Amino acid sequence: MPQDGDLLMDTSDTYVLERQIGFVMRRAVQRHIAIFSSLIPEMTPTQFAALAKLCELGQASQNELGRLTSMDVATVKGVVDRLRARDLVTAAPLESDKRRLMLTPTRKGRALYRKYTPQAAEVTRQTLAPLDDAEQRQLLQLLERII
Amino acid sequence: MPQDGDLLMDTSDTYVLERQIGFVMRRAVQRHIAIFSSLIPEMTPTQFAALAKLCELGQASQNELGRLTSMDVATVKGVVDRLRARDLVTAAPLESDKRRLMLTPTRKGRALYRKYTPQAAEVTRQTLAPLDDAEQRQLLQLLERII
DNA sequence: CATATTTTGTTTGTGTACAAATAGACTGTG
DNA sequence: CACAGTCTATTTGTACACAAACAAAATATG
Repeated sequence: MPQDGDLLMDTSDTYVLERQIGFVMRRAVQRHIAIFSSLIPEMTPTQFAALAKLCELGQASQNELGRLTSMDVATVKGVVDRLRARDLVTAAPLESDKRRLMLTPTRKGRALYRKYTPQAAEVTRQTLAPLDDAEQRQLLQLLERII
Repeated sequence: MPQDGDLLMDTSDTYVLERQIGFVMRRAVQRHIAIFSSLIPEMTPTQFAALAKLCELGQASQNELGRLTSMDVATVKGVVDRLRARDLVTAAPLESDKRRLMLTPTRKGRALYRKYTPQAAEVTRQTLAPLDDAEQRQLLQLLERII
C-alpha cells in the first residue's frame, strides 16, 4: 500500500538556485541599485540612507546612526568618512561622553538631502513599478516580516 | 467644504527611510546572509551559487557562469578565483575559442555541493520561516516580478 | 581577404559588508 | 575608590559588486 512519503517524495525537489529567496533578493537589490544610481548618480543608496536618517534626527552619534540604518560599526565609519570628505556631515566628539562621535549634517548636506528626496521616492516607485498598489504594499509587508 | 485633497494630503508623506523598498530589501538580505553563514560557514552565498550552477551544468565558461548567476565579469572572476584556490573548480582555456575560460567543478567541489545542498535549502526555509506557505510563494513571485 | 565590431577575460579603483582585534572612555559593583 | 565589564570607535583583512579601461580572440561585413 502506497504511503504519504511515496507521493510527496519529489516535493523536497532538487535544489534550484533560481527559486532560492537569497538569489532572488540579490537580483532584486541589483535592479534597485541600478535604478537608484541612474536617478541619483551623486551618491550611493547607503550614503543617502545615512544622510537621510541624520537629517531626520538633526544629529546622532556614529554608533546610533549605524544602528538606525542597519550598518555595522566598520561599515558606518566608511560611509560617514565619505560623507565628511564631501562636507555633507560634520563630526565632533561629544563633551559629555568622549567615546561618542556626534554627527551633524551640514547645510550642504541638508540641501542635498532635500534636493534628492523626490528622486529617492521615485527610485522606490520605479523599482516597484511592475506591481500594482496592493501588491506593492504586500511585498513591503512580507519583506518586513522576514527581517 | 472639505475636499478629498485635504484628507489625503499626507498620503504623499515625507520620505520615510524604513518604508523604502531598497532599505527593507537590504535588511532582509542581511538577515538571509547571517542565516546562510550560520548554516554554511565554509563558503559564501555567492560562492555556493556559482558552485551550484556549475554542478548543475557540469561545465560552463566564466562569462556564461556570470550571466547565469547574475554576477558581472569582475565579480565572477573573483568568486571563481577563490573557488579555484580551494580546488573546488578547475579552469582551462577552450581549444575552439581561446577567449573562453571553461570551468569544471572538481570531485571535491561536487562533493561539497552535494554535502551542503540540504543546508542551502534549509537556509531558504529559515529565512522564510515567519511566513506561511502561501505567503512564501507570494513573496517569491512578487520579487521575481520586480527583477 | 582585410578590417571594424563584438565577445571574453583581466586589471584597477571605489564602495558596501562583516568578523575580529584593539584602545579608550564610561558604568556598576564590591 | 578600584576594577571588571560594557560601550564606542578604529583598524585590518576578506569578500562581493560595479564602472571603466584594456588586450586578445573571434566574428561580421564590405
